[in-house]
Amino acid sequence: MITETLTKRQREVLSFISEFIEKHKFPPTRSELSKHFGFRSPNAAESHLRALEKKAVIGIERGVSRGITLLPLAMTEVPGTANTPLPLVGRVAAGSPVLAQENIEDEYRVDPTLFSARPHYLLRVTGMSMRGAGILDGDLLAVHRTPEARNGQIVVARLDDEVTVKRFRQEGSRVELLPENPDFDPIEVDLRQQELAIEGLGVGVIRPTL
Amino acid sequence: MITETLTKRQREVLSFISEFIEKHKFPPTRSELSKHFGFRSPNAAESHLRALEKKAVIGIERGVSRGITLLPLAMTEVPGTANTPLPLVGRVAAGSPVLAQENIEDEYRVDPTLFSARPHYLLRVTGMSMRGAGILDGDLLAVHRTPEARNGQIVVARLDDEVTVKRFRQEGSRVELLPENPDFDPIEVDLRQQELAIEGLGVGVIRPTL
DNA sequence: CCGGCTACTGTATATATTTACAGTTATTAA
DNA sequence: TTAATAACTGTAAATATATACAGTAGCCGG
Repeated sequence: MITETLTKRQREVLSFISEFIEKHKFPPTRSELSKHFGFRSPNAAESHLRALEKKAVIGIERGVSRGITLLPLAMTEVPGTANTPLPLVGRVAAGSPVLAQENIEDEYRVDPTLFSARPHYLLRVTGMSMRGAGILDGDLLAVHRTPEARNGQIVVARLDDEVTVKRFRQEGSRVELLPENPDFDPIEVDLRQQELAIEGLGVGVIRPTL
Repeated sequence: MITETLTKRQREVLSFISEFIEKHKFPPTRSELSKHFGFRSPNAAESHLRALEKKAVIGIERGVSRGITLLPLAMTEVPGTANTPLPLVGRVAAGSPVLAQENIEDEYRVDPTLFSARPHYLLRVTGMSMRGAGILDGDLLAVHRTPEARNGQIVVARLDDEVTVKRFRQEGSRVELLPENPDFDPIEVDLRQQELAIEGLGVGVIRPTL
């Protein structure tokens, strides 16, 4: 078999190892495994480890205490270990999707649990129209990709091939995109006449320079 | 003394531990340390570990093999700690070092290349005194740990056991800590009369919620 | 029905690891 | 000068840990 699947129990063991490392910063011993699962024999843990080793999700260094290593394959089996980088979207070229390859400037690994909702990408903000919300020119807006927005949320909207960041307010078919800066005027959109696409919600800000 | 400095040798030991963990994914034993440094006695390693523990850069779990943990303070001492998470410092208890264990609320992995200088920790900002610089209440300030500041930089300063974030200006022995909000008054310090500690420089901002 | 796998119990042991105790030498701060 | 600290050597021992060997029981595909 090419894809060796883990049994339910093996996945439990793997999860425990992963969580143990997360918590203690070093891998568990056989007896710590046994204690957690209620094994009366350390050999129960040993054979589980051997099985996981054979299925290439962990590595075991022989004769070494706590010599357990999570191999890359383990990441696909136990959730929450994922750490995919966020693409940084710079100037969005007219007519291209925000996440089109040509708009991606860079990639950064940022802890997704940091923000109120999981961000899908970072958008470099240009202009000062959201200064009042503490979003300045050059800031990176963490964006959660969704087409739905509620009143008061900060959205990434696309209007006539232009991408802007504004506060969202809707009453029936009338949408207002509100800046947070008295020097700028609100944008009013009638959905019956003009097309408006919500690219996502702003869930956080990163300012790379002060 | 609040800032316990490491000796050259202790820094070497700490570096080795850090590199060992990076390479093996688990901490070294006393004899592995001894072998690397050429100690003929495991006790040489033991006493180094005790010293590092006393200086709060590592933790040692008693009676546990490989029970060494790198504490947040270690990151400021050993460079190139690429993928280590940044500690989040919340309310700083009076009289304790910013990076003391009791002040650490959480840890987040944030790409260090994102910011203008390498951040050592994140500090949760309270209050609106820096609103004009786009730093709002609840924001996380990415801080680069250094005691040196230049005019115009945003600093984390400690004054009378209080930690504040302000813009720095110095003329001789007279230091001004400037807020960026007309509702707040500048803080003036005469270095000959009052003690002022620069904990670090603000190198970026993360806003976890909008 | 057999062989191979999973999931254990139970015992035993070599060895890996921590850690205490007793010193030595050099450097630094009071 | 003295005391404290750093940086080790050397020995010993308790205990933490890995791991082999011998079983039991259930399940599955051929």
